[in-house]
Amino acid sequence: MHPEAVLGLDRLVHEPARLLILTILASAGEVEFGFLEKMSGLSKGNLSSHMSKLETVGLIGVKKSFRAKRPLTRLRITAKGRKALENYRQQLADVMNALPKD
Amino acid sequence: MHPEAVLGLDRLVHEPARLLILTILASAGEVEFGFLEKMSGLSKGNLSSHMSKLETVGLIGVKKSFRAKRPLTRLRITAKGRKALENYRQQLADVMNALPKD
DNA sequence: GCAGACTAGTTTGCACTACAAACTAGCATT
DNA sequence: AATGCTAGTTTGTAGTGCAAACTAGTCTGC
Repeated sequence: MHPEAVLGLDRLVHEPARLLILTILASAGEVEFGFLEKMSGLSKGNLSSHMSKLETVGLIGVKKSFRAKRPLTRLRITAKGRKALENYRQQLADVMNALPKD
Repeated sequence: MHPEAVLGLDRLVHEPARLLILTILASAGEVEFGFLEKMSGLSKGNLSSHMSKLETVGLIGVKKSFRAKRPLTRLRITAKGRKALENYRQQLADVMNALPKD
């Protein structure tokens, strides 16, 4: 058993809400806040704070503008975000292997 | 995309320290506290509190006794724990599938 | 033209959590 | 008897996830 395979999981990505956000962004290019809100099923508040966190650590980029005089927030995954996600996927695969076989 | 596949992850098992404990117990039958401490690399305090939590929800069983006049704590996974772990493994497999392909 | 409802998010407050440092209780050694 | 060791437990703290409440501005009905 290799504890570090499990304990080394990137907590930033491990959080389900953030994993979901990153996964959607990874496959969707650029996305609007409202779209992501519906897509993810997360509340606005929850989405907003995870968005901030992901932006702060540079895994996503956020661009604010206006459309029809209303605020519009667009999100996209960064290269760093893609790497973090891929790395997490690999970590997860390792964990799966360590788990008792079916 | 199915948010519930990700958001529905069992947080009790999702926590890396607890996933590690359950995984070790699943493959090891019965185990002593000290063994698990070394095996997992967790601090005594951390291990103790996760142990309590897992016991409280019935995923593991804990038996306290004495050996050579010293306290001895033995842990084993319960049937419920095995089910939870297997269920989590399945959830994780679904998540892996939802993740962007390599 | 302004009261009220709507839009698009952000901030705040709270309940919970993970973790290690500090503690406990008994045993062994000197 | 004082010190240290063993085997854990409790406590304190910093951090987290979440939705309710809030903000800032826009639109609608009257």
